[in-house]
Amino acid sequence: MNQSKSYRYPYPHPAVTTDVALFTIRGEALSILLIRRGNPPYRGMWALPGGFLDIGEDLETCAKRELREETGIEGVYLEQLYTFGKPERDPRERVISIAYFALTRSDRLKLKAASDATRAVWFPVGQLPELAFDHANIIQSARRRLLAKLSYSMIAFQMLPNHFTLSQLQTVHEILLNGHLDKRNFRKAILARGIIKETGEFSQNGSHRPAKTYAAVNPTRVEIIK
Amino acid sequence: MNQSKSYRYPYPHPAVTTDVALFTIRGEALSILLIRRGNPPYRGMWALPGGFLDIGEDLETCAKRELREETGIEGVYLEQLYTFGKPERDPRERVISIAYFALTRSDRLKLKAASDATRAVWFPVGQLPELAFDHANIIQSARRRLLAKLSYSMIAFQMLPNHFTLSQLQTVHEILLNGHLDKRNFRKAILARGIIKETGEFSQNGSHRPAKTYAAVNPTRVEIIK
DNA sequence: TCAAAAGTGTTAGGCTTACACCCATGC
DNA sequence: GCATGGGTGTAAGCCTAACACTTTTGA
Repeated sequence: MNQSKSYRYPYPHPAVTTDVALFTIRGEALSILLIRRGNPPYRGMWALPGGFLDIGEDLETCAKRELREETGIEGVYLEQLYTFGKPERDPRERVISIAYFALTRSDRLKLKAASDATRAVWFPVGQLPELAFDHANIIQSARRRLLAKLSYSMIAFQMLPNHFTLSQLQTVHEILLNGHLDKRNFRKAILARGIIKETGEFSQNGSHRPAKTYAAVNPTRVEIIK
Repeated sequence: MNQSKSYRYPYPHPAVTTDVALFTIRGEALSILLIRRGNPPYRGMWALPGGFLDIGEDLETCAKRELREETGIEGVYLEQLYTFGKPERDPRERVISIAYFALTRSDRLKLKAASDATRAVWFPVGQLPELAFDHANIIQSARRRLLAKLSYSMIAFQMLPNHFTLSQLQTVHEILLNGHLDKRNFRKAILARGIIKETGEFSQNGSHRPAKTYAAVNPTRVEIIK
C-alpha cells in the first residue's frame, strides 16, 4: 500500500457501513431487495445493498447513495433500524453496520435497468437465499419493525403508488399480517385516523364498479419510537 | 506520532464511540447521569458517560465498560437507542456514536465513590446544564423512548429495588407521565399483565398499614421494536 | 383515637369486532 | 343479465376510566 494513499490513526478504528433492508410487495408476497456479491468475502452470495461510509458523509446519505448506486432506486421511505457491530461479523476487519429499514413501490426497480442489472433481485421473504455476513439477522429485525409499525402508523402505503384504493391498501395489510381483515372495519379504522384523504379520482380496473382513490395526507415519514 | 503506535487503512475510517443515557428517579424527579469532561473538546462541560470502542469489543460491552469505568455503575437495564453520526458532531475527527438507553435504581451510584467522585452527577432532566457534542439530542431521544416504552412494557420497575410496593411503582409512573393516576385502575392494569407477582413479604414504612411487596416475574429485558 | 398510606368493586361510556347486502361497471 | 369487486351501518361485548370507603399500623 502506497503510504500517500493510506490513513493513519493513533489507535485502531473500525470500518463503518450502512445496509438497507428495502421491502416491497410483489404479486402477493412481501419481498426484499438483495444484491449478488461480486467480490469476496461471500462472493456470489446474496446481501443487502450497502457499503462503506464516506468520511464526511451523513449516515442516511450513505444509505441512500449505496442504494442508488447498487440498484438505481431513489426516493424510498427510509429510517434507521439498528446498528450491528459484533466483532466477528465481517472477516476482513472490524465493521460496524448501521442498518436502515426502507419501503418502496416495486415498480421503482425498473428505473435501474440502466446500470448492471441482474445483480439486484427481489426475493419473497419466505424464499430467501443464503445470505452474506449477518444479513439474515438484519432482515429479521427489519421484518419485526415493519410488523410493529403497521399497527400504529400507516406505513403500508409506502408500498403503493401515490394514489391507491382502499382495497389495495387492505390487501397490503393482509399480506403483511398474513391474515384476513374485515372490509368495513378496515375502512372505518383507516379513515378515522385522518391520515389519508380522497383524491376525487377513480380507479377503473376491470369489469366492476370503479374505486375511489386515496392519497396520504402528509407524505412525510412517521417517526418511530422504540 | 510514532509509526509503531499508529494504525493505517487504505481509506479513511471514522472513530466509533458509545454513549449511555442512564436514567433514574431521585426524590421526585427523573434524573440522568452526566460526567464533567476533564479534557478537550468541551472541557469542563457535561456529557453522557461513554467513550471509544475498543477494536474487537462488542458494542454493548463497550457501553457497559465505559459506564463502569466512569461511574462505577454495573448491572443496569441497557438497550441500544439510536446511532448518531452527523459529520460535524465531534470537532476532532469523524465520530459515529451508538447511543444506549439505560435505567437503574439511584442507589447504584453509591458504589462508585471509590473512583474519581464528583465528576459523575445526577441531574434532574428539567435542570440540565449545557451539554457537550450533540448529547442534548441524544437525551431527547432517550426521553422519548422511555415515555413510549412505558405504555407497552413494564420498564419502570427497572428504577426500583428488586422488591417494591405498588405505590412505589405508581409513583414512578406518575413522575414519568407527569400526571396523576387512579390507584385502583393502575393496580388492575399492572396485575392483569402478569408481569409482576407478590413476594409474600411486606414493606413497613411508617405509621400505617404495611404494603405487600412485588417483584418482576421475569427480570429479563423487554425487547423494543421501533 | 388519630393520622397516614394500603387495599378493594362497580358502573357508564367508548371502542372493537362481527356480520350481509346493494352498487357500478364491462362483457 | 351476470360476474366482479366497490361500497356501506348496526348491535354486542369488551375494555377503559371514573369514582369512595374500609383496613392496618405507629404514635
